[in-house]
Amino acid sequence: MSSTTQKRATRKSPAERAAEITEAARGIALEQGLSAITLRNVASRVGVASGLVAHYQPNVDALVAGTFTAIVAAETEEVAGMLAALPGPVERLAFLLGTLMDGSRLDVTAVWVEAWTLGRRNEALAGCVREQMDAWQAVLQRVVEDGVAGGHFDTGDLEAGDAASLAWQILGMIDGLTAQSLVRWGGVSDRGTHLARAVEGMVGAARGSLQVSAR
Amino acid sequence: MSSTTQKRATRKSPAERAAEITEAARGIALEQGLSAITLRNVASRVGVASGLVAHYQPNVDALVAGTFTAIVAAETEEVAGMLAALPGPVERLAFLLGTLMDGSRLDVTAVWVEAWTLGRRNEALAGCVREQMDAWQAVLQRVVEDGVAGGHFDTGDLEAGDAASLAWQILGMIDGLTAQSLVRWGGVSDRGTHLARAVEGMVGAARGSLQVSAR
DNA sequence: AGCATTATTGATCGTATGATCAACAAGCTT
DNA sequence: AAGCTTGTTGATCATACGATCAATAATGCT
Repeated sequence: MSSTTQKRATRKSPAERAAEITEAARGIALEQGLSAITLRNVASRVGVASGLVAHYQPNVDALVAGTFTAIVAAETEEVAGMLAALPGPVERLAFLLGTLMDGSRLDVTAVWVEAWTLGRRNEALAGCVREQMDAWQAVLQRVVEDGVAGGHFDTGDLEAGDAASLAWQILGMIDGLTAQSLVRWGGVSDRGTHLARAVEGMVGAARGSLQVSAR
Repeated sequence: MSSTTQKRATRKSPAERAAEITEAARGIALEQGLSAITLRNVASRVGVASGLVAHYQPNVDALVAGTFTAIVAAETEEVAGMLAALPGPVERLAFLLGTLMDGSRLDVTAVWVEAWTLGRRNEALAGCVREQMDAWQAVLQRVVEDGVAGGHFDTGDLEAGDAASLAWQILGMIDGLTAQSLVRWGGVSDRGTHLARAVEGMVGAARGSLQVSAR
């Protein structure tokens, strides 16, 4: 009938088509969640038959796992890049807390939380989740170690190697608070203030040093 | 054939049957997750036709929401009860941190995390989640307020009413750390130690006062 | 004992999912 | 231009889900 009705999708190179598919899956995950990634859903977003999506992916579980990694790894790298531009560990930690808590990445947070649950029934995804958690932890650990080495942080009587443990702890706190904001918006004033104070206590930084400056 | 083959389930009173169904749903949620609650799954666990489950519940979403509330409310009440038996706010806060982090309630934690995601597509569940979060927060807020009033905690320059905010914050931290332990077991040593130190920093308690004593 | 009530069944409908594969056609090579 | 490679289709299968409801049988009441 109308010219807009396209019977058959234009033939594209495998690389290009594969990119379209992973990009569509990414969009769906961010907008509707990882569990909304289905063969038909992705296919219709690309404008293609469902069979084609299956053709480019071994199975749906793999597509979900890959999409999770793509989304989360991009965020980690982006933040890590911004950290590198900052002068010292104190600024980096303060920036980290401020950025992750500002609510501008709720969609990514939702993906994280859903992945925790889905990993129970998707082994490939579970592995990716652990990988990405490790990546985040590594970034944080580096900052903590630098701070201790430079004398900005004081972990007191804690042994060496506790930087790893501390990094996990801080990461968990951030995760919990961002996940909370997924469900509960109001109620908490001064999110950043409290978290900063808590972390200051943990790493032995000067009170107020991790405070996010109002910009 | 065999005497074990029961054609028809023994007829029971509505109250009794309803209890069986909610109990079955509870077991499924704890063992396999909230999303494993289906009419057929619950029915087979009770040993009954799927239609009967539907007969006792308006719809599956409601059963899921109700099951979430039952599981989580029971935990809150149990912990609140134990808190009441403790002498003061410092002991209560220390106990709270210690108990929630000891890994003995991972199944309940999994239910929490899944509910955060499922609430996106189940409005009734979303409401229950908010309710139960409020209940937890109220318990924590009470402890914090008592501690401030008794001079055990010192929130410094923070205004009154920040006890609410502090309670939310501590709750979020606990949630995140327990959720983390759902996926990642190793890696963190001294979970309790770090958390205790963080919270001590937040509420202005004496260092070590919230430390969980090795029992 | 007979009857009315109601707990219980299980088949059925509509929908959605992942996976598979023979058939088709677009584009490249010869 | 002919032929071959391969990207693409869409129908199909097996499975699972929530929901519905007429039929059935057990219980309690008269």
